[in-house]
Amino acid sequence: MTRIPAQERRAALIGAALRVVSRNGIAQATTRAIVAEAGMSLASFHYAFDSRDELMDELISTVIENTRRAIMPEDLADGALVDVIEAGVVRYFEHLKADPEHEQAMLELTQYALRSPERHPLAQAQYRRYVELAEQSLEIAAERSGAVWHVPVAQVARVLVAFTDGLTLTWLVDRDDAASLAVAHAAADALSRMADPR
Amino acid sequence: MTRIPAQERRAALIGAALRVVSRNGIAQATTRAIVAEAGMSLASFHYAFDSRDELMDELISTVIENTRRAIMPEDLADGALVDVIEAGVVRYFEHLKADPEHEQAMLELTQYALRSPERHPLAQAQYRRYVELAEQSLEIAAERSGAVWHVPVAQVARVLVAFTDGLTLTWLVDRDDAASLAVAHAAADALSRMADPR
DNA sequence: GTCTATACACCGATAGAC
DNA sequence: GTCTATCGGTGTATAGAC
Repeated sequence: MTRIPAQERRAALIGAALRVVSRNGIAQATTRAIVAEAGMSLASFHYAFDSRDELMDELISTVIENTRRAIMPEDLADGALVDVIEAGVVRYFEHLKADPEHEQAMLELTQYALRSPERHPLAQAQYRRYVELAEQSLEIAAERSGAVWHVPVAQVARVLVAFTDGLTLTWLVDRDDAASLAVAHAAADALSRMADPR
Repeated sequence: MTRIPAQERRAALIGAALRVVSRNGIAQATTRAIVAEAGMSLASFHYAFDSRDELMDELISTVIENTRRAIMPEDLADGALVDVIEAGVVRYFEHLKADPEHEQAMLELTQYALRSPERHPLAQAQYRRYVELAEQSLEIAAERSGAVWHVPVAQVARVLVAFTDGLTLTWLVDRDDAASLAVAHAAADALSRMADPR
């Protein structure tokens, strides 16, 4: 009925798609379910996108772009490096608990991307972004606590991303908060040993 | 044509299903693809199983049962605890590299199970089994190196499973062997600090 | 028990009226 | 540009001959 610019329509559909994936899983994210979520007709979908595949690509790319909420947030506490890192990981854990479906959607989108050679690079870009954000946080953390990394920060960041992924996956399965805090503690311990106090 | 007991047929279909999921992903694991892989007709499927859902449940359960290849294999080296653990994680990593599609299939099956309330317990059982196997390995590792855990071994094992999951997921994305070895090293470092040398 | 043939729902995508 | 109606294809599941 109302005329909506194609760009807005694309954005609305991508938002709807992410909500559907979060709520019901990627298997249920059919074009029909997505347009229903967006309150559009099926034909409008194919006016905005050539195909469902094109939307999925766009969705993954958008999701990478919007990963501003870093592995560890901006405002880090002061203190010993190990404590700063642990606080950051715990902060991420709180974020995970606040919106588990979102992180589950991220995991599903990654797995989905890994299954086709054309999309695999999208997953790699997603993880490069994760590592980049982790790297920034770790540099700030070292600065705050007056420590110096004696391992390339990029490598430390890659380990942090791996540990964070593991925390996420295992918690999504067993929802064991105490166990995940132990993971956060162990992760911070291991990471902090890659730096020397100054 | 030939008469095959229902039980054998079920086993053959489950094996075929796992191969299809490994090779092409869970989204492609349709009943048609599975019976084609097993060399059966479509009707034979529904003679052996009431529904596709029933096969998926059975597949996940079977996969749990067959997780004998522990997170860390039986024959652990002697030496300092940290080295024994790292060797074990590296051994798992070699296993991952030898058959990445299998581990990818495990991850997809877990994610799939998480999406329905009835199947979530299956995923939890899968992870309890992982933790149990990790626990056994960690007990042996401590024994070999003459160390004593000062944290409940079950908790250490849960952390090991999380770290291993993270190593798996990140490696499947970027295939960065060096980075994954760094993850293995950091993981062993953190875990070994949960024990005291005797 | 095992097959071929088919029912029926839902998928992505498009035609054509407005 | 946006809709309703529909196409062709594929999904799970079943009927009925053998």
